[in-house]
Amino acid sequence: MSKPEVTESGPGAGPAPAPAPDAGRDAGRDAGPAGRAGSKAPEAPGGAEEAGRERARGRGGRQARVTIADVAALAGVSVGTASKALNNRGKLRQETRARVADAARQLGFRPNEMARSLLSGRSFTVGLLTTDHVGRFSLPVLLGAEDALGAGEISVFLCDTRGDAIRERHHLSALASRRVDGIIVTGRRTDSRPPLRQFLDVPVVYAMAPSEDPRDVSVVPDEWQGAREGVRHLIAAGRTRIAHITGPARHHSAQVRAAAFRETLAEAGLRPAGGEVMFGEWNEPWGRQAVRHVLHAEPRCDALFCGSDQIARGAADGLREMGVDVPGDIALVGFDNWDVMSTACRPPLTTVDMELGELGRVAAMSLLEAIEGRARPGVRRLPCRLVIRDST
Amino acid sequence: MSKPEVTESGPGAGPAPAPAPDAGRDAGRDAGPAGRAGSKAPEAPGGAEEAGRERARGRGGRQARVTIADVAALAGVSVGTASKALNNRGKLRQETRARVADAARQLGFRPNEMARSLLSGRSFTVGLLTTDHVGRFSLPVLLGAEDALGAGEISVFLCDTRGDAIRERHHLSALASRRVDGIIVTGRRTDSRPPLRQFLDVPVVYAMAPSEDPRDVSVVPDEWQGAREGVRHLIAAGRTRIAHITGPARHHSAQVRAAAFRETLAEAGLRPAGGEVMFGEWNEPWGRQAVRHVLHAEPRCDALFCGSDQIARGAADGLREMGVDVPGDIALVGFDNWDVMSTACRPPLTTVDMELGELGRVAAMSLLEAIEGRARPGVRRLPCRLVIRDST
DNA sequence: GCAAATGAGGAAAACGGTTGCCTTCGTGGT
DNA sequence: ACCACGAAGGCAACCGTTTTCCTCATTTGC
Repeated sequence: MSKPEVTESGPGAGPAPAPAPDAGRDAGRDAGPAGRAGSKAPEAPGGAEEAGRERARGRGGRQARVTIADVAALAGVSVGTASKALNNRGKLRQETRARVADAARQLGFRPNEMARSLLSGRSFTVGLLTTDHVGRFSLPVLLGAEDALGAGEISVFLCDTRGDAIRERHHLSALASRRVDGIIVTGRRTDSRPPLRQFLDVPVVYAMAPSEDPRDVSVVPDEWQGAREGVRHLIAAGRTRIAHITGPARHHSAQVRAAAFRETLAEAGLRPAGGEVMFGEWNEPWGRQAVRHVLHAEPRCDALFCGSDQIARGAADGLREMGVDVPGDIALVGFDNWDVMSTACRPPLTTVDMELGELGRVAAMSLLEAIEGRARPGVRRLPCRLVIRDST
Repeated sequence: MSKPEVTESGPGAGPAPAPAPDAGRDAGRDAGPAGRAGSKAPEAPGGAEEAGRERARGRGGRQARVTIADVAALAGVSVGTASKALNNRGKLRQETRARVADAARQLGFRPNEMARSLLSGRSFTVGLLTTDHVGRFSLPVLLGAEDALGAGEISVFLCDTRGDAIRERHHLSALASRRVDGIIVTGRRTDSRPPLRQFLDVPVVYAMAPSEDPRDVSVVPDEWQGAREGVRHLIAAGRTRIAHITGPARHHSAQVRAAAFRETLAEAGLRPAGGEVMFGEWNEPWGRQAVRHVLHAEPRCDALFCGSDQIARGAADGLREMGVDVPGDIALVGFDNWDVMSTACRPPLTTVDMELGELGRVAAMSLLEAIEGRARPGVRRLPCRLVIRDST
């Protein structure tokens, strides 16, 4: 398991402002600009927040947690009463509530969420399952969901399957055992995926990659609308010979964006420059390569709509090297608003943002609805947003 | 909360191979290359796995979960016996164990993890807390940790604080309520950070960003060794006039790497080309800009050691545009092995990989040790690995 | 033939909370 | 003096599982 050979350094080898015996190395290592040295905090007193905590730690590393019984004892009431006091339930004197609250604060009491889940039947927990692996697209969705759920006092189990079916079963099994209230499934592509069904009987929401079963709840970016906005933006800028360079034809995203591209052009009475959409890869080399083909097939081309920011960046590099000015000669629109590409591009890219964080949030809300029994099945498409920068 | 205006589409608007009434749009939308149509699965029978599940779902969306009592009843034994049978404990006839196992399988029984946690005092759950926000550096660490923990039947709570102290307290409070067995703290930078202490009394392991308190357990990449390997590689290739372009001097990473750079050169009797290390930003424009300064200060410079792949890529672009050949005239080494930069760079970058996934795994292992009371405090440095590509 | 050992399984306590019901007490009305 | 009633808080059941202790019944040993 622990195959790597590691270099160790005990507590003694920590930040030591004085030159250590094996000087060179450690001196260089921790040469921070501002010397935050080892003896910075003079054994900080910790203050009042440590009060009443002494009983909380037993011997042997396993600490005795403080329970409501402890609180009740300290307040001089029964556990039932303590519970009512803490939850503002039942009929209690105000003075009693205060006494219990005091005791709880003094002991640093936090109710055991598992115990109350046992009773309530709800765990206030959901699973975030990402097929493929957590990547550029699924991550913002996960974070958006985590944010929305966290605000509702719901904790989130992270499950990365890495596209492995075994791992997926394993995670689903674990989630079932933990009695999650629901599951959000996400992936890196927008192709629809087979539903989970087989395992659980908890609500499931599919984000990004919709379920093949239309009775499931899915939330996806409206790539069609996004692509449309990008193309319209080019048309509005007066461009008339527009080409489309995009990813592999087998990808749903490439197909949808291409279809939107064609239709939007047709509506304006235009035809794709270079004849047809150019399917290829989602990377920069393809962008660089494709741009040559396009200019060869249609030298008067005045705009490129690219299926991704990586392609667009490759295209921008290719154009620059060919001496073509962006946006002077050719305007450029990308897709994804992946900052690393779109802002590092020269010039910075106008691009379509799928608002994946918002997507995650909406998925989370939908899951909450479903958990409350108010699921509205179907595919919900969230609008994309055009971000205008210097390439158009 | 739900501010975005969304476009909806009910179940009816799902994949429809026949041209829908509002043809244009939907036709384009779901025009997948291979028509996975709506009526693909003929109400798939679901097979035996659904057997005995009928009792599992009550009315009103809240399903009655199957408990060990159900299993016991079906097997004709007491719950205690059922438990023993399922856990291979106690003295039971083989036939009885089999009967119980059968019943469990038939009902699709999975023990309620919360109930057993209540008893065992361990939740088999840990928190993954990321300060700053989940990004390029913290993500691989998180995933590595999740992987290692998942193998040990431990589930992981994802907590993103976004650098917000309020959110951090909130998450820590939630983790405490859920009685996690431990916490892994990670961040995007390698500067040391104040310890959590104040809140919990569970083991904590700091990954990537070490705790300021040397009595804590921290796991970090050995940037010093990594930088050394990168520089040595250049020296071994016969380069003698090597410059170092890196990020802001206030970053620990920049300082450590620069110190390693200087020392490694000195050991070989060399001096930094251009006189001093060039501190700047972690981005491409800085790489492009710095490379001009370097060549101005030291025209005979024959190698660049860059503090990040982004800087290196900027440098590569700058050099190409100046007509300098890489690696012919100048060799280039980056840092991070961030594929998007290092493989898209022209030429592909030789770079230092911090093996963050492994870092996460080791952090997870260390946490497990700590949970078992065998914590070994101090900072543990894991080796980086030099990845050789075409830029050297 | 009887005690002891063993095998198989049941009953109940425990984990940490919540909640419905009950008891006790004090007060006011008649 | 008696009844009713409301306030305050205790008691115990319950959630789902594990584990300890206990009870039978059947062997085994002598």
